[in-house]
Formats: sequence, structure tokens, C-alpha cells
Amino acid sequence: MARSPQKTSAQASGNAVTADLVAVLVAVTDGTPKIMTIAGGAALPSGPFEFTHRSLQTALRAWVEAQTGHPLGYVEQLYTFADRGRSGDAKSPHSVSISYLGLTREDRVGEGFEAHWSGWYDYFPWEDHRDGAPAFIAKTIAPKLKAWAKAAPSPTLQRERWQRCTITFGLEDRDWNEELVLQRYELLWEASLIPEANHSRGREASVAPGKPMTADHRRILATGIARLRAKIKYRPVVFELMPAEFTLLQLQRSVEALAGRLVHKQNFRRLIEQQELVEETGAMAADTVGRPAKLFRFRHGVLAERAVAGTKLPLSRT
Amino acid sequence: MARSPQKTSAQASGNAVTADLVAVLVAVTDGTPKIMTIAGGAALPSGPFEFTHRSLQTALRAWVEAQTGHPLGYVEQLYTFADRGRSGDAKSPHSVSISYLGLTREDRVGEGFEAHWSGWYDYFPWEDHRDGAPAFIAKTIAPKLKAWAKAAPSPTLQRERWQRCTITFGLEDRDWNEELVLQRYELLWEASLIPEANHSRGREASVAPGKPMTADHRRILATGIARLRAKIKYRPVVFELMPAEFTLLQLQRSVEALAGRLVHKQNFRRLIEQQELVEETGAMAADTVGRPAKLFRFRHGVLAERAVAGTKLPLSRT
DNA sequence: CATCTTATGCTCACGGAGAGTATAAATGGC
DNA sequence: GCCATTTATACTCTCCGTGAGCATAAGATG
Repeated sequence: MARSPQKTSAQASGNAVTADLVAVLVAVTDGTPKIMTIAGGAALPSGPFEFTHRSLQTALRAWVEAQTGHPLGYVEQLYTFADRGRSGDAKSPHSVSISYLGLTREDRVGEGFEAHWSGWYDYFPWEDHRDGAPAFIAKTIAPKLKAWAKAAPSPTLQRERWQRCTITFGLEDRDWNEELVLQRYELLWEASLIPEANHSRGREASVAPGKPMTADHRRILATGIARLRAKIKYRPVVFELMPAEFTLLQLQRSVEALAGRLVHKQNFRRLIEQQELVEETGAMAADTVGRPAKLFRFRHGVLAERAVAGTKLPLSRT
Repeated sequence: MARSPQKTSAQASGNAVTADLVAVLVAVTDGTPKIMTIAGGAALPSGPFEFTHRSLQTALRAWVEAQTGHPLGYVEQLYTFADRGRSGDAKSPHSVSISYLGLTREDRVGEGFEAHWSGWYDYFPWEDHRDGAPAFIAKTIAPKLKAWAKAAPSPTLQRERWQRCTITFGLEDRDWNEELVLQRYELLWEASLIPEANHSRGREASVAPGKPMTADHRRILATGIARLRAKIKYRPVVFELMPAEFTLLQLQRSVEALAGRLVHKQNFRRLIEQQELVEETGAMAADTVGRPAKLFRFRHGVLAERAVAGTKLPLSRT
């Protein structure tokens, strides 16, 4: 690669690092979004990048397949971290961590593998608003955030902090925005309500609910959830998480599971069908309560026909 | 970082790489979007990542400031490449390239610096549809794409190729989607119409217009343009590129310059004002032809008041 | 058969977006 | 001073996407 002289010399000065991959692998089963975890659910799957592969994506696919015994569907890069203090140990070699979001249909991990699936709301209980805002937000989190806001040095800063709280968490009758997953996590972190945020002070007593994770893995997961929640609105990626055949209600439940909120059933169906995203298989769903539903499959044609196919989410306020 | 045993050992096996930063730095002057380049316009600014900085963003900011003598406004990570063949030389040390998009108000590069500004449409002439689709698309590019499509082995593949062409370039009365910058570049690459795509064959005769760049820099630039074109529609990032005070027409021209297409003036103003993104300064523009326009400034308050402020672009079809 | 549950069809009202028309306020040329 | 030109700004109109509610159909279960 052609570089200007001073840069070439600088590059040769040997700032070697190691490259890691961290994966947020998502599946949805029975209306529960799950992520692949290792270490008893305390960490996202991660490992060193092997340069024997042609590209990062290839490396990730091969690696996931080796770990789970299943191929990976949709893959997308999330973010690259190179923060110095990230590894915790200042003496350790510098590490660049490249995180990916991966979607898969299979919920099954092959036997003998360390990995297994965990519900993503175990780590982010405050992100599930399908039955309305969780009660503990108003009861526990909001007061603590208010206390944190009041602890700001000046009245102006106090107001700004509290405004930020109401916006990100949808407090005081504001709309809850399901995409602000990372912002909410960061806010709780700053307010010292996240166990990972122990700034080497001993107090772990009053924290938000939810399982913690190693290092910054929960933060990476938040990034992945946010990305996916944004993506399902304008790209037909939900289908990567569905079985080959599904009913419209199952599809809706998956979308709701990811978004963390409910959608209007009739409007949802109208949108899906008018966009010609699915086609009937002819078969009907068995083993159901109530009127049997038609089975549909994803029309793969849309990927070629359209540049941007939108799965617009009709969000309801109930 | 806690890892499972087999991973820890794998990590210690020493797959060291070097970390590079590549920056797409954007400014807009007089309705022309510009990017910072080095090597006489043949490369994007890039250099090794110094681990003396706390994070990648800090490193990039410091580095850009050292290169141009000006601070950087909005910064966003674009993509990380680790492809093996990327450096061209298989023997060279593996390199991870982390690319960033940066927006700045200043169009001025300090004296004595190698960097300077180039219009981004010099590299992507087919991306400027402000005066309608450029004539050479129908005259030159479309026929070559058609020939490429016809060269596919089967009739089905031929149809699929041509459909892809019509979608990405908006041929045959399809709508042109300004966000598909990367897809268009990749299509031209596959059709061997990009000089960089010389698969060590000698033919460079019939290629698309536009200045080439070193290595995959033009591809990175395409990624940056696409990201920015998408972003201006739902985040008020245009203001990062504007001077402190501006008229609504200047703002509109900047948006149009970035989007590569025109917007409806009255609707544009309606959207900007109803979203309360700007406030009057009280002053009027001087040195103008026609009726003098009010000067506005960006209301920084919106960043705090709203979670997602949208600069929705009213796109016109003329 | 009554009831429950889910599927599916239909309608209505509101608001946002695209687009057109009209008027106001400045400049420069004659 | 008058006119053409250029830009700013106000107003209106229509279409359609979207949120929301109502109604009916089709199965299971007691």
C-alpha cells in the first residue's frame, strides 16, 4: 500500500497487537430472543482471529460453526474496540476486539460444546416492555437515577442529567424508544448501577437487576441489540431467525420479542403482505388453539427485486 | 479478560498484527462535498494506531489535528478490514485497518501539511444526480453493464445480473437510491469497470470515469459516503459541516451536495423549522443576489431535548 | 350448542409528505 | 424610476401511510 514516507516509517516501528473476535449470536425461540454465551452465561463467545481466513466474516463463520456445529445466517460487523484499559491488565498485549452480530435459525448447540443459549432479557430486564414498562423501573431504577441526577454539582447539570434519564428510559410520560439500548446501559453505568462499573469501590449493593458479564461484553451485547432493533425496521432480517415455515403470528411474536414491545396485529399483517415479503405455502399450522393459521415462507425473491425492503414495525401504545 | 482455557492458550499463540487507522474526513464548501486526501489525491489519510491514546476515537482526533491543524467535529467508526490480500503483498505483516468517518467545519488545511481537500464526486462522478442522472451513465456505463450481464453463463444469471444493475443504478425508470453508493461501486468492480479491479489482466481501456485511489481506499470512501447519506436523514449531522451562521438555502445546498440530489425547497424549510433544529440569529445575509435571507444557527439544545432528531430529507423527482 | 381463541377482512380518521401557486424583498441594467 | 431577475416566504391541496377500532370466520373444547 502506497503511503507517504513518514507514515511508512511509523508503521514499521512495530506497534503489534492481537486481534480478537467477539460475537453476538442471536436466535429466537418461542418468543424469547437468545444469545450464545460461554463461561456459564458470563461471556460472549470470543477468540483470536486466525489469519488463515480470507476475511473477518469468513473467520467468524468458520469459528462459529466449529463452536456450535451450525452454520451462521446473516452476519454484520458491530464495532471495533481498541481501548487500552479494556483487558483490565495494563501489562497484557494490546488487543483489538472486533465484534460481530450474527443471526441464526437454529437454537440447538451441538453436544460437547461449551456454548449455550441464554435469554437476552436476563441481561437487560429493563429492555422488555412487551407487558408495559417493567414495574421495577419506576420502583427501583427511576429513584436511583433521580438520586444520581441530584448528585450533580450544579442545578443546570442536575436538570440535564434528569432530562437525559427521562429521555432514555421514557420516564414522565415520554415515549419509550426501544432503540436506545446502549444509551440506557451507559446511563446506568454512569450512575453506578451496573456491577461491571465498580470503579474499585466496594459498593455493589444497589444496582439494577440483570446478569452481569465479563469485561465489556454486556456493553457489546447492548450494541448488538440496539443494532438489531434498528435493523428489523427497514431490512427483512427477521426471517433469518424464523424456521422455513411460520404463521404470521409467530413472525409477529418474533418481531415483538426483538423489539421488546407489542405491535398492532392487523397493521402488522397488512404491512407484511403489502410488501410481498412472504408467500403462502398452502399448508396450515397444526397443534394450535383457535382457528388454524396459514403457513407462510419468506419470499427470497424480494432480496433481489428490491434494494431496500422494509419491514416497517407498526408500534402500538397499549 | 476471562476466557475458557482453550481460548486463552490459542490467544497466546501470537497472531500479532498492526493496527491502522483510515479516515474519511468530510467538509462541504460552496455546495461541494470534499474529503481530505494525501498522496496527491490518491489516498485517504491513514496511519498506524498509537496505543498511547485511551481509545481509537481519541487517537483519530489527535492524529487529524496533528495532520491538519484543525479539530474534528463529529466522529463515527465505519468498518474494520482485516482481509489478508488487502495489503497487496502477501509477505507483509497482517494489518487490521479501522476506518472512521469524520465531519468538520473547516475547509482549510494548515500550511506545510501534505493533506489537502478533493471533491468527492471526482472519485464518484456517477453519484452526483443533482442535475439529473449524469449523461455518461446511460451513454457509457449502462451499455457496459449490460454487456457484463450478458456475459453471465446462464440466462437466469444474466437476468439476475441485469436486474441488479437496474436496481443499483436506477436504470429503466427505476428510482435512483442515493444510499447505494457501496453497492454501485462493488457492481462496477465486479464488471471490471474500476481501474483498481485489474485482476492482473492488462485491459484498462474501458472503465468508468472517476479518479482511482490506492488499494481499497475508494471502497472505504464509498462506505463513508453511503453512511453519511443515510445518517443525514435521521440525525442532525449536517450542522457539523456548516459554519456557525447560515441561511436556509445554504443548509439546503449542503444537504443536496451530500445526498447528490435535489430537495423541494418549501418542504425542506417546513421540515427544518417544524423540527426546531435552528433559530434565527436576527442578522441577515449580506452579499447576496435577490431578497436577503435570514441567518440561522443550529439549536444545540435539540441534542439534549430529543433522543433522535430527524433531518428528514424531502426528496424531489425533478 | 355456547364459549374461547385465533385468523382475517374492512373502515375510518389523522397527519405527514410531495408538489404547486402566489407574493414579498432585494439587486442590477436600462 | 422601471423592469427583469433572483431569492425568500407564505399558503393550499391532495394523496397515502399509519394507527386504531369493529366485525366476522373458523377452528377447539366443554
